[in-house]
Amino acid sequence: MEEILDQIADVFRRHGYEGATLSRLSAATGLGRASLYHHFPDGKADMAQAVAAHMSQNVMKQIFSRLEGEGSTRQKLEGFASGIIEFYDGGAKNCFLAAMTLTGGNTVLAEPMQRSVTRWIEKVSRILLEAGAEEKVALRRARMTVERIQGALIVARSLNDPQSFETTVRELPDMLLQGLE
Amino acid sequence: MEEILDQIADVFRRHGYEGATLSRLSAATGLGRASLYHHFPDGKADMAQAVAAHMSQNVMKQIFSRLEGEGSTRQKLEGFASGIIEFYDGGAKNCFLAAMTLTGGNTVLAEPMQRSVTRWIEKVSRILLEAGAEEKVALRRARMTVERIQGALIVARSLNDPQSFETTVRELPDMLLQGLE
DNA sequence: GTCTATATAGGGATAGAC
DNA sequence: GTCTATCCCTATATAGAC
Repeated sequence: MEEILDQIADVFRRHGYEGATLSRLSAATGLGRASLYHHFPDGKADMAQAVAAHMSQNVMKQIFSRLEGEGSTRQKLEGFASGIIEFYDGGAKNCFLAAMTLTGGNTVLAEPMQRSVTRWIEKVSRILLEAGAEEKVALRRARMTVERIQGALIVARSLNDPQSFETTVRELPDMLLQGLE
Repeated sequence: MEEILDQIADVFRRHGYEGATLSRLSAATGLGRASLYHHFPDGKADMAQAVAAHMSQNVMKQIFSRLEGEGSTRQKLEGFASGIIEFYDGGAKNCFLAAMTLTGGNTVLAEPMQRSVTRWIEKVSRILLEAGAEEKVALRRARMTVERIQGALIVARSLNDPQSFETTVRELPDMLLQGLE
């Protein structure tokens, strides 16, 4: 089931909501169209929601977990950056929620999207507060972090240069810690 | 024809390439499906290309033009920010090319997209060079500008808060001129 | 230059056998 | 839990009248 969700997620990320046809989803999972309806009775909308929940868990495990535990703030942020690069496969994979924004899955996914962005900003700003940043600064830098990650994915795809995504993400710890250590 | 292209562009920006059905395009323009084929013999792919060229001109007129002529670098950059906010309707409208990236118009639009991003980076870095920035700094800040604009559009849409887009764009001149005046 | 009508393919979704 | 077969709808695209 984990594997099916990953395969479905890939299709959504590559083609957007409208472009994720049952044929493509069927091909990606190796399941017949009808079998997909066994797992997801409400069809595509169902799959999109399941994938959103699945991705949210993965982000927690692979990215946010790096901000907790031992180590200096800088070490945590560098782990955070590594987690992001892994998660987006070095810039080769799109953000699922960003892909949904631009293709009409909006209605069903509006809440998950909002909560996801809010959580990113909270997590990043919290660690900056702990490092001694003022609240305004922490919030501004956290928002900037999310913007740059999303933007860097688009730029990397436009330039057909995934490396530029990695470059941007590796810059984040320095930007976030400016004047704090 | 200008008007038709604007109407078509809106559909692509709202629904992405796959979501821009001929029915929607027909409704948006007031033209019958068949009439659209009169103007764009190759159908959707044709429209997407025409819109890309049209948008490129608009960006030139409404945004990049602000970086030329009289005034201090700061004044130019503030005009630039205003142009961006107008162009994206205060964060309410998506970027056409970003919408295409995530929905399969890729093949046809790969080159326009690449040229567009490259031009943004060139234009912004050039004005920083003129203001005395080192080349590395200018390029990094220019890339960051494009990333933040793209990212801010996604964040604004996710949070259902167009205002946050405007806030980010208004921050750009300060960020770009840091240490240069 | 716009329309009606239509051809053909593929979309999402369900029934029922195994 | 997966399949084949099928339904209905919408999509893209074209022909030809006006």
